[in-house]
Amino acid sequence: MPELPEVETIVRAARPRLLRRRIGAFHSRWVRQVSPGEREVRAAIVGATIADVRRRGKFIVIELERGSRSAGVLLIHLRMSGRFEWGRTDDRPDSEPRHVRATFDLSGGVRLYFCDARKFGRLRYVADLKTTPLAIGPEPLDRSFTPARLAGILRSRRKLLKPLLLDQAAIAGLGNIYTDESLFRAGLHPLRKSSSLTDPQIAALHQAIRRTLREGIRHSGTSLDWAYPEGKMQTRLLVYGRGDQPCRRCGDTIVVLRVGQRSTHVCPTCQPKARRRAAMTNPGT
DNA sequence: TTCAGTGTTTGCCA
DNA sequence: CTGGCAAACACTGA
Ligand SMILES: [Zn+2]
Repeated sequence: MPELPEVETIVRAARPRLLRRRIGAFHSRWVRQVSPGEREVRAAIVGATIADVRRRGKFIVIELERGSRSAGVLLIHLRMSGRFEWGRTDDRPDSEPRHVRATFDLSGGVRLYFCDARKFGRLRYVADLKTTPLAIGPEPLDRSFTPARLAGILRSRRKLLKPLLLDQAAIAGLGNIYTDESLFRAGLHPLRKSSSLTDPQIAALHQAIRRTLREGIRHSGTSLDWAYPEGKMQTRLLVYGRGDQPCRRCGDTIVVLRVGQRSTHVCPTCQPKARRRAAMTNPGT
């Protein structure tokens, strides 16, 4: 479910509720998803204080400390259906939300529920991110993510455009929705070879990625169902989920392809696969 | 009732 | 290296 804008929205909401709170208890019967294991995680985090809550790619990063010394990091990945729910430490068991996979009891009587219907989510404790770095690419909204940086990424690999943009090791945070939306806004076909783009096309893609992600954040992400209810971006999507509907730019019919097992939404006119003879006026927003 | 499809990632194979 | 495919799992809608 959640991509960069949704995770960013979740982090912004969670941060003020978590910051400076002490972890009093941790429970999870979620064996496959908790690393290194419930007992180990509990021993590592109970008694620690939450010093920071931030996002890196699609990861939620919770920095812990004891006293003023770092006490490691909790990494949470929501995958397809993970979400946060909030309650109180005296909640009755029958009032808990559905699909609870882990609970954190915090000072002030606050309880954080990690819920995840499909159980793809991951919760990992690492003592030090420096020795256990996240193997993911640059943040697309960072200042350092320049068109030249994107050009380096696109040209250093020989992959199709969409699979490359989805590759978290190349760029962190794009998922199926925002990749399709970015490619449409850049006027680029998802099956183009990443190394075939011209400089102007790379510039258009760079701008499209950043504008699309920022727009997603501004509208609190995309909500398609119960898995992520708080977004408003779904009404502004130009191609994702709009198969057989008219393109909002040119009126042609949006088609749905299958690329790397993912549904892929394309306007055949705005995103020509082959180079067009007629010059296209930059279709980017 | 059955089954394809879902916003993610990893691992295996050719 | 690259792409394709299966799988991890629960739920929804046709
Ligand atoms: Zn179009």
